[in-house]
Amino acid sequence: MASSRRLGAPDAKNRAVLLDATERLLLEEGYAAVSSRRVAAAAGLKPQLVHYYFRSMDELFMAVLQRRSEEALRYQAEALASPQPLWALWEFSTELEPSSLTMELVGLASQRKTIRAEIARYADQFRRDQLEVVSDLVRRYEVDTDEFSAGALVVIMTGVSRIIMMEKALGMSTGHDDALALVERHIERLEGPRDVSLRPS
Amino acid sequence: MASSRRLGAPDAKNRAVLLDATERLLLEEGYAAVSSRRVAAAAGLKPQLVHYYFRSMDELFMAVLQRRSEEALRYQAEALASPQPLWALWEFSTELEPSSLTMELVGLASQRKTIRAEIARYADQFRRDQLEVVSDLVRRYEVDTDEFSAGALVVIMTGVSRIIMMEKALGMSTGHDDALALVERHIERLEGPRDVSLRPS
DNA sequence: GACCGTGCTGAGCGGTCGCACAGCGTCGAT
DNA sequence: ATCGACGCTGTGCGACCGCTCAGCACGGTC
Repeated sequence: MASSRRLGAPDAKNRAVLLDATERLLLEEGYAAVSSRRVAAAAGLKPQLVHYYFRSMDELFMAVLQRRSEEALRYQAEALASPQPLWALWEFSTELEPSSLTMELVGLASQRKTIRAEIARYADQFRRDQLEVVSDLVRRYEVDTDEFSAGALVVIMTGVSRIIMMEKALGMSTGHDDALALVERHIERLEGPRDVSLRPS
Repeated sequence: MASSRRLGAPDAKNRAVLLDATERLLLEEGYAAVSSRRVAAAAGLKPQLVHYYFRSMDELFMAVLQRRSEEALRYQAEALASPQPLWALWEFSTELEPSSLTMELVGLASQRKTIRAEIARYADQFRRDQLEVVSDLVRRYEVDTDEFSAGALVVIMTGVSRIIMMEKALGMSTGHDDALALVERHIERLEGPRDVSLRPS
């Protein structure tokens, strides 16, 4: 029995404004600071509007998650289509803002199971897309896949960058430059030096 | 001016019971599910007791953080004193429960700055202790430190395991075995095969 | 001019939260 | 016998939470 409450249109302007405000709040104050009243305040709108456009807070979070994930999937696909996919993937995964937002949503996931399921779905999609390209790549680069399998490469590349982001958020930095350099040396060995002229907008 | 409210003794039995209950709640339901009333319920005690032993929720979380961190620091020191410090550190950092608790506290840190500062302090201490031992170790093992610096080793070893924990918590597993095997191959190259008889209790 | 879809809002309900405070009973020291 | 320290609790305040509902304003259609 879905509630029959009247909801706002998906393409209404203020719906997007609310989504933007939610993202800002997530980034600046963390997910526990996100309430309907706070989102509305950050958007300069009345609190009831949140419930007018979203049946529940869960639905609001899901909308943020979906909007951002779909965009990031397209962005990652572009990166993977580059002539230097490993470098592009590396730069993609070391971007600060998207990965901070991801971390907040992962935090949310620990309490809201609908969100957890959706995050897992997207995370798997990201990894599948990465693996598809990198599997071909290790063959093309004639990598010793007993030593560096596509799976290991992908997990370690994206993992190291994410961990370093998290530590930086706490104010840590020891060992980061060394770890980044190590990964980059390996990428360079496989793919040659990064051609900066290839960097996407 | 600190409030002059009368507080319970630090060694009172029920204070520890409350700390235990808080840890359980953090692990099982995530930090946003931890409130004074819930902690008390989980401990089988009255809610006011929480405020009797802890001036604020922040102080409660700090107490949990400190108790666990001090214990983990001692545990890590033991690991680092092993004849196979890399293996021991690796096993230490792949333990599920402590690192889940850590993740919850890190989540908390994004909102409570006193907690963030304290977490950062402990995290730095962990890393310093690791670096001290591993710096000597790479010299002893005659590692090419241009390729594998102590800092990079430590960041990547502890980072990869933590990332894999987080992904597992979401239900992901692709690439994990490969990544773990890659790290373990490198450890084995440096330190020989893990001597299981050395494993601590 | 009637009707309807749509954006929006004032008012409010039932709930949980952190935290405070005054005071109870018990027990060991004086 | 008195007293203070200590463990504990009944009561309650003010804030914020998610969410609902009835209804207003307005523009387009018939």
